[in-house]
Amino acid sequence: MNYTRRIGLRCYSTASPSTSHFNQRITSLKNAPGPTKVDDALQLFDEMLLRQPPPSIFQFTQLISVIVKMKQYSTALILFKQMRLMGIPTDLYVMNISINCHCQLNHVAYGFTLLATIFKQGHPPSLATYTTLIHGLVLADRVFEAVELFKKLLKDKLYDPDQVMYGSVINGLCKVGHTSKALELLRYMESGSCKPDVIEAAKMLIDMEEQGVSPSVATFNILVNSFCKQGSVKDAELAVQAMVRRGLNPDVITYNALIDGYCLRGEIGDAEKVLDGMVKRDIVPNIITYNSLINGYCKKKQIDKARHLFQDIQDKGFIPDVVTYSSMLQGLYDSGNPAAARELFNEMQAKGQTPTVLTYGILFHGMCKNSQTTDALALFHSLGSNELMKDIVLYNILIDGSNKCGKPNLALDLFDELLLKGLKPTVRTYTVMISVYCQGGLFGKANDLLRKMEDNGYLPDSVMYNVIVQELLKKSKCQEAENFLEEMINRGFMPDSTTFTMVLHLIPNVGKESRMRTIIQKLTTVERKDGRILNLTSRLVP
DNA sequence: TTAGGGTTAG
Repeated sequence: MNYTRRIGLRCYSTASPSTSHFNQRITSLKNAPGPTKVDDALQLFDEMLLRQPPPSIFQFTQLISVIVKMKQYSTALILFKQMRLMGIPTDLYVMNISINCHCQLNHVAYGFTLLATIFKQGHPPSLATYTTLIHGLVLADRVFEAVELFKKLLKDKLYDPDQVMYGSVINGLCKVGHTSKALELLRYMESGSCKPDVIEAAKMLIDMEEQGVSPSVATFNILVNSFCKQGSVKDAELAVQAMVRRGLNPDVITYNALIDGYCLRGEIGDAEKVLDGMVKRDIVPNIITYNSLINGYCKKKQIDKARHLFQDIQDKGFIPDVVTYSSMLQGLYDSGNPAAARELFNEMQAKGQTPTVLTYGILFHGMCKNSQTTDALALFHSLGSNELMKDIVLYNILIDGSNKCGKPNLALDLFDELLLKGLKPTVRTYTVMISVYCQGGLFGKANDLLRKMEDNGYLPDSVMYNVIVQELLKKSKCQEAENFLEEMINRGFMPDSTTFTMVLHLIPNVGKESRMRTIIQKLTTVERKDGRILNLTSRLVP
């Protein structure tokens, strides 16, 4: 009996020829760069599935992880299903990876269904299960629920959150702009979450020794990125200093965040300095680093510098991706070179980079701005049944372009077309259409559309109000303009500088009654802390 | 080291 068991164990733990064969192929797949990677993985999966006895669940999971890393989430889920159908058992790893795939596909609900399955099978979920779900909720813009789930886990004290879970929650808080709450959580995390309720002398010593969970580079990167996105690169630099003080080394993602932050502010010189700094510290820039810089140059109208860098990185062996090309396209159109842009667009396709909706958005916008609206429309319609034809943003761009080039009828046609396709107009769509109607003097139609929009559950935003007021003022419809102006202010929107200037010109000299003046005065009058009333436009409005 | 968090373009 003992002997048999020992033999059995031995057979099991020694790798069979086929096992090591699969191990080798999985390892080489992991490091393979090639475009056939997914196909090769699928081929290997089929072979493994047919092998008798089947390879271990460990090998299957390893292989499917390769697919997941390539963001082929639906494929990964299909493979798991095939495994189940072939009777290969499922474990918590498989469940967690599946939950992650559902979350990445924006199906958090399925993720929670799998959580229920884990419970039903009688196994406790792991910390990773919950982290995945929290991250899924954040991805689905359900940050409030993510935070609630996190709080519940803290309260139940079944798990001690780790770096990764804290990171996910901090990421969620940053995403909705609650950077200060995120910082608070970071400090809480460092202080150590579990405070003792009862003190003894010995335990107190242990507690004093006890550290909280230390934030990792990834956690700091979330904060660095968040500060950069909201424009405060100085705070981001402080966060970097804080991470260095804790002995963490900024990585390429940290530097990329800073570079992008400076580029967004148009401070290219500082971005270049960061690049120099990272190279000096032996951190190798990647395509994302260069994309930010190219985008920065384009935004600053330094198209020559952008072109130079574009060429330079290719000489270094980098392959421009769809983001690189899109930025370059934008730069070329903005610098009034539609011919070069079009050439580059053809080049990117020839080199196997597939344009995305964003690329087409840049392309169509650029074409419209360079008096090629008809060409843009032709290209758009040549996309045929492509999914991109169903993107409302592209319609918004093309409708706006048609209107601006003096072809309101094309704009109307496009609007009908998108409704026929069952696409849902956005506030932006309505805004453009309302300005089409207003410019044509069709204020009744504009009003109808506005009402229809509100019936559909959308409220006008600041842009829409400004457009309406400006159009009304252009057509000397002062009474209506005043109504809308009052409404927008009551809803907490401010007139933009164009609207403001137009309104100021219409205010009569002192002495004459003016509703417009009353509105503007109310808007620009603030009560100071000492109770004094201050009018911000006292020099402009008599 | 078979699972979970961080980077780029309208």
